[in-house]
Amino acid sequence: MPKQRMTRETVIGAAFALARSGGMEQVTVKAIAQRLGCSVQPIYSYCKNMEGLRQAVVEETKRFVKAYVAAQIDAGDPFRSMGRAYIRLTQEEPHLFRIFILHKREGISSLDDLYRAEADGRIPAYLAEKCNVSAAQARQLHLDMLIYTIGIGAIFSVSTPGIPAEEIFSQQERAYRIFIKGITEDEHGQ
Amino acid sequence: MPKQRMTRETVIGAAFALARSGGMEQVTVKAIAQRLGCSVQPIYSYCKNMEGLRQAVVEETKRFVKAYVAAQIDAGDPFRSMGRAYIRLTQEEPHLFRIFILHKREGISSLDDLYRAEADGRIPAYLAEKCNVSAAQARQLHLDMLIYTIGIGAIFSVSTPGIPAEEIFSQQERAYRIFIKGITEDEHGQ
DNA sequence: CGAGTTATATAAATCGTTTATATAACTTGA
DNA sequence: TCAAGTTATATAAACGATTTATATAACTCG
Repeated sequence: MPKQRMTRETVIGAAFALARSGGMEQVTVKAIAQRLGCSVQPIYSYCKNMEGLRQAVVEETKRFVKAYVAAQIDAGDPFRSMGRAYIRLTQEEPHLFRIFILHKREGISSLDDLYRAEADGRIPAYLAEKCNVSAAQARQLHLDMLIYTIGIGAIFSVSTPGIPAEEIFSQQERAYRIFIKGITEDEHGQ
Repeated sequence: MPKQRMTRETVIGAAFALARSGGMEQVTVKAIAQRLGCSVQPIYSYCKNMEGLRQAVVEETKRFVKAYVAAQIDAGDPFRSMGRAYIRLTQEEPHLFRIFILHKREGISSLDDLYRAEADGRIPAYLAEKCNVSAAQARQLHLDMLIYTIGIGAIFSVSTPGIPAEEIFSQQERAYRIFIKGITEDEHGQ
């Protein structure tokens, strides 16, 4: 056989790069083959079809987002720094962000499932200590912030010419303060 | 000429129906032609190309969402009923909802632009009166609720097998209460 | 070193989009 | 009324992307 030049990683890497720079629409067999300087055959030997490959790009995107956010976590304030990381991601990687927020989430039948699937486990402990709330309240607070951040990120990622990141940050910061206050004072909630 | 059987409305209507039942991926010339029982030619005579047609479907979706939400507005509580309408929409029309939230929004350079583009003008007056807040605070409150609702709707629309609508409603209701409380008590915000 | 295997290329088949040409039915003006 | 022009549609061909079939080249193992 000819020397192996392609691997599953090479192929998915090229597909991911295309999605990153131009969205999932740019992920085509031909574009990948061109980028790799090969025929379409290696692509099909590492994935069943384009749908499978796009699914792999989604998985890669999830990993990317996770790593991107993790790298920006400030141990001193993981709660705020994580929220801000999502907003930065929206600005720096709008295509990946859109892929991320609208990817199919399997096995989610409750907000609790969603929380377990999406949230970083370190946050509730931090919040519980920092804001003097119960573990359950910290989870609730964290979930509210995730929802708000996804909402603002979704809007941000499709708005042109674009809202200044600073304006988004301050809106987010306002919401955080309100959520924190709401949680600590609201005896009826959760 | 043969009798005119197709119109721009017929074509876009068929495209919209396909998007509604299966998402934008289902909107293809062939599928539209098949659904209308005609060749592809009429489709191209009423739209320049598929991108234009898909854009028309997006516009139709925006109108649909607007009408859907408007029809469910309860004059007694427009704020909550609108929020709930979006959640119901997410559940009943997940494909349309996804098209709606990720459609390109042109000419948005601030949250204020966004607010003007998306929000129903009647809400702030209702909120200002009902909750005893200034017009600016009512706007802020409404914007927060829009963001939160888009966030929760985005998640809801891609989760399988799905989160019970009741759980989403109560989460939304909690957030509303917190936002209302936050706005009325927070002298520093806005 | 030859048989079998496998990574890749070439090319053909299929499907979606788009354009070109043909046909059918209407309008208009002589 | 009928020929010319126009237009709504159909047929079909061209193009591009996906997928499958076949061919070739280089490796492993006996």
